[in-house]
Amino acid sequence: MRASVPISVNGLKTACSQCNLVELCLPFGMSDSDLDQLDELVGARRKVKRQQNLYRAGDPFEAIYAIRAGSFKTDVVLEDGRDQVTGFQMTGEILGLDGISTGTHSCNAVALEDSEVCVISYAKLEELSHKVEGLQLQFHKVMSREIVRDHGVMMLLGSMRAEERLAAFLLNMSQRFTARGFSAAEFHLRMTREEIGSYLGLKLETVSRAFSRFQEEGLIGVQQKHIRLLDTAGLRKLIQHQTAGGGR
Amino acid sequence: MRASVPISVNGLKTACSQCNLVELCLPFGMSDSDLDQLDELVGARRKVKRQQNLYRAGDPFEAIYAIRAGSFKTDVVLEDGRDQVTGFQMTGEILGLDGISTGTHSCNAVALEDSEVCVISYAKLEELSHKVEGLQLQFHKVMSREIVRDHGVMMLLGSMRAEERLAAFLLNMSQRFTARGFSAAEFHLRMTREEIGSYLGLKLETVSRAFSRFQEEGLIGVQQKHIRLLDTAGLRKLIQHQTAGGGR
DNA sequence: CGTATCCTTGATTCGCTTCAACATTAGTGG
DNA sequence: CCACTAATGTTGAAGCGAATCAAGGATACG
Repeated sequence: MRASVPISVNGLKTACSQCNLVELCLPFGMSDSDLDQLDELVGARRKVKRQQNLYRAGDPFEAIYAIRAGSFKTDVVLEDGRDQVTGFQMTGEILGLDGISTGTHSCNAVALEDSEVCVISYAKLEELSHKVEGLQLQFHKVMSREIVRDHGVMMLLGSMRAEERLAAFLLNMSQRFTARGFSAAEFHLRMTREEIGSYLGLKLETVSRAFSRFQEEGLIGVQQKHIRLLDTAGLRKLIQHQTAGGGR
Repeated sequence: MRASVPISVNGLKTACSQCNLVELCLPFGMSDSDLDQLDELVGARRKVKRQQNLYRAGDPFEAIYAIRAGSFKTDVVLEDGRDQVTGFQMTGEILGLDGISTGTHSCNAVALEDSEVCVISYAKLEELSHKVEGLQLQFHKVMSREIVRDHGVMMLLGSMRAEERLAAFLLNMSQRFTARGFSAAEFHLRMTREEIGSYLGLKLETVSRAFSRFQEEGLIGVQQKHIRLLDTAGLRKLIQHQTAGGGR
């Protein structure tokens, strides 16, 4: 089957069918023959250096991006200069979905380390979605997952206290590192305390204090950006077990 | 063109092509011939009484819903009972997108008043999206818009103070009422102070106090759920002009 | 090796929550 | 129609958690 489809496999081109991130990325759940077609879709790769923007709010929307290597943050900026980190993205995750709505990106995407993305032309994606069975569904799932994730962040920002937020953040990071084959208990954060704080709706000092407190209590080990989770059950309990029994 | 397509226009069935909400809803931007096809998609209407659930977290995902009349809230619930309103939806807006991701709804949708929705089978939507040019794009835009909206709420919850949040909420409601042909300056809120508070990450008392304060300052008139915006410019300034010059 | 960035910790302030009492409205049944 | 009750909204006083202000220390980077 696959051999019968004559695709020029350019060594420089990204091949989804060859990519080891397939299970985390857009192609997940697609058949082999679908995957071959997908290879056509993903045009170029693009390297983004640390601190550089992949795109900015206001940029015309042309493509979405799959992270091949590295990590990013996205943030929105208010007119008065206040900004809010809306998410941290890791390998296999999709960036740029915000642009579809108006044809213009509504947030900034900044690399947290030297990174590389696959550029997926949205026009081509639209076209291919009409043809390829599994692609449309998977793309919808990716968008829906983003919506569900955002709801989780709203819950976090709206109903949790500082230490609960940080615990939830750490458990989430751990889970995502695990999904990528890294240790669940030990990892390196690529973002600063200030960025974590912005994401969690806290000041950087509060984040720092919460880290220190977790360490005192033996829940985690902290050495700057290097984190060891020593008691994940304890962290989990911290989230559920708020002040005193019952609702908010 | 339209006459050549033999569609049985059942009086009881919803016809998107006839619906006066088209401009706010999924069919927006589609051609007349596309619209005729869409009429097939929208199966039944469903009435939902005040306080009743359209769906609950955990329900299997089968359809998305377009609000024909009335309004809803969506909320997510934590294991310990804390809950967070993630949004308020009005006529023409789409509910249920959260379910695509896992095939199971991740939040509750509750009618704020006696309401009616158009039930759109997701399986059929997927199928029709392959065929109908404009439908896929419009659906993607609806999902993307939801993501952008969620980012706005994150900004609100993460970086704004109580009165800024309420001002932003009121201006947003005003704008949405306007888009539906209602007065921009005078409207009736369907949700309680507690629900507003949950959405804005505040306690109901704080919401009530902020309402009172706005009234004292002549920004709005409040009579329970009936709101009059007297100084929208003032409300807008309140959002941008935080404590003292410069970013956070 | 020097400098800018990032992180930690303490003292104080401030905004929101909590607790509490009361007012108002809406809904119910006699 | 009105009395009764539950739900919702308002307002005050006190407490608490996170922000702010401030200083010093560790780390990464050129």
